Amino acid sequence: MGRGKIPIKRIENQTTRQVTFSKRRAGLLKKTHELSVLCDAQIGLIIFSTTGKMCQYCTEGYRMEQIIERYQKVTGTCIPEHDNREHLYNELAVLRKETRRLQLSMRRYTGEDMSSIPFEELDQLEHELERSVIKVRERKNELLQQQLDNLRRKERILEEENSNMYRWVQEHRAAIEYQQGGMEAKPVEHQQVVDQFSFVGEPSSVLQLATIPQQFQSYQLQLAQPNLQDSNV
Amino acid sequence: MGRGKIPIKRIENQTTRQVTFSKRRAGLLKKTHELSVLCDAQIGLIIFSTTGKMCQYCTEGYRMEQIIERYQKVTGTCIPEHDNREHLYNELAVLRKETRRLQLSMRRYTGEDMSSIPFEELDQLEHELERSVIKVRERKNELLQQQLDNLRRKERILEEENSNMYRWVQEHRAAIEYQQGGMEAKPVEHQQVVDQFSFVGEPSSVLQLATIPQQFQSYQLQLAQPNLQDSNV
DNA sequence: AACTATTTATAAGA
DNA sequence: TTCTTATAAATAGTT
Repeated sequence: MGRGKIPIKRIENQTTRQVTFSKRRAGLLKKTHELSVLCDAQIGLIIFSTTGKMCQYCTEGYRMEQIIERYQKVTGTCIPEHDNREHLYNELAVLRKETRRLQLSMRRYTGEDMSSIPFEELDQLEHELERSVIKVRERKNELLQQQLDNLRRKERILEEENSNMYRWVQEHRAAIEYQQGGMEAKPVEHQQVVDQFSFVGEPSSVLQLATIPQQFQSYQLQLAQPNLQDSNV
Repeated sequence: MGRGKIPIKRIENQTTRQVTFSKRRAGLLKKTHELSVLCDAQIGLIIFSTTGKMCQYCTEGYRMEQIIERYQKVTGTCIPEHDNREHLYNELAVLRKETRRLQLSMRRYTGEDMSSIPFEELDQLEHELERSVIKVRERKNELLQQQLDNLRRKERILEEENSNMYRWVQEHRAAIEYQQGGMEAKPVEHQQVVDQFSFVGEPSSVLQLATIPQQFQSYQLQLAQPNLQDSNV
């Protein structure tokens, strides 16, 4: 439209290009506005000229941000929502504060840098730590007690098994002696039976431990069963 | 342009409106594209129809996000910069993790919920807490020692003052007796001088405390000077 | 910027 | 929706 038809490709003459830009930009804005009004459409238009100048159209009653937001919601790309960002910053600040607080608490508890803590607080801290130590000790004792109970149970069971086997061996002595040929005739001793049935390994050491009094504090006891909580003997 | 002129206001007939929308939308897109190409402009166009359907134009070689980003950079509103956001989220995640870790550590140190801690760790924890208690006690003793030193210094100073005053009173006995008329003639005793010059209040109680042995553990001592660190006598 | 010959867009009708 | 077409609008080149 005009004195002649022009191909739709970049206009090389800079002056012509700039003039055309002005004219067509006005036309585009007008047409955009008309479409928006006539057809009740929500339109956002952003134009950057080659020189970097920006101009925009936005359907009346709306702001470009809203349209961009809606666009991003529809296309699913990076919802920038100003509120969201603010919320993020808030959360960051809160977390930073909390982390700082916890770090200080931990430093107190591990006894680092007490130069700024007044005496009363040190005193309180000492009590807190003592209470914690007591709690930890109680829990340790609880676990030890559980372990002892388990071991006692194991002991009883093994002793019973031993007795049974001893009786059985006594009863079948003749047959065994016959099978093994040169074996001695005197009665088989209790511990020997256990050895014979290869009960020496872990179970026997467990039996040893199980007889140790409750006050026993060696943590070796722990090695067999790291956390007795879950183990059922 | 068309068979007749229409006023630029919302088309009430829905069918007509939709038809016009389709036609004009196509026209707008075409004109937008032409402007973009002819004049080398960077253009973003977003259209939402009344029915909610979206359509867009974006200068070839660019993505709508870039244009929106440029728009927001120019207008100064909420720079969404994808990288920045990602960085924020990262920081949040790291902080959350750190906070969680610290919370758990604190819980351990305060002896809460030890049901999931295996025996070995409890044992280690006990030692850690004991070490902490020792550190705190050391610091307390340090403060107490400082306090004692200060009090001893104060004591020396006060005793010296007392002696001086005592000497002075002895020297000026005659004049004082003359001034006070019916006062007794016998030499004034040390403590009485102190009383007379009203040195009874805090200083004397300080003196009392200052003579208490180092092993003294009562925190009453503390009440006079909560944090000796900063106090210079 | 204004003018204007032409091209283009599109309203109404089919 | 799409096609047609009369007519309004846009605009290229000129002043």
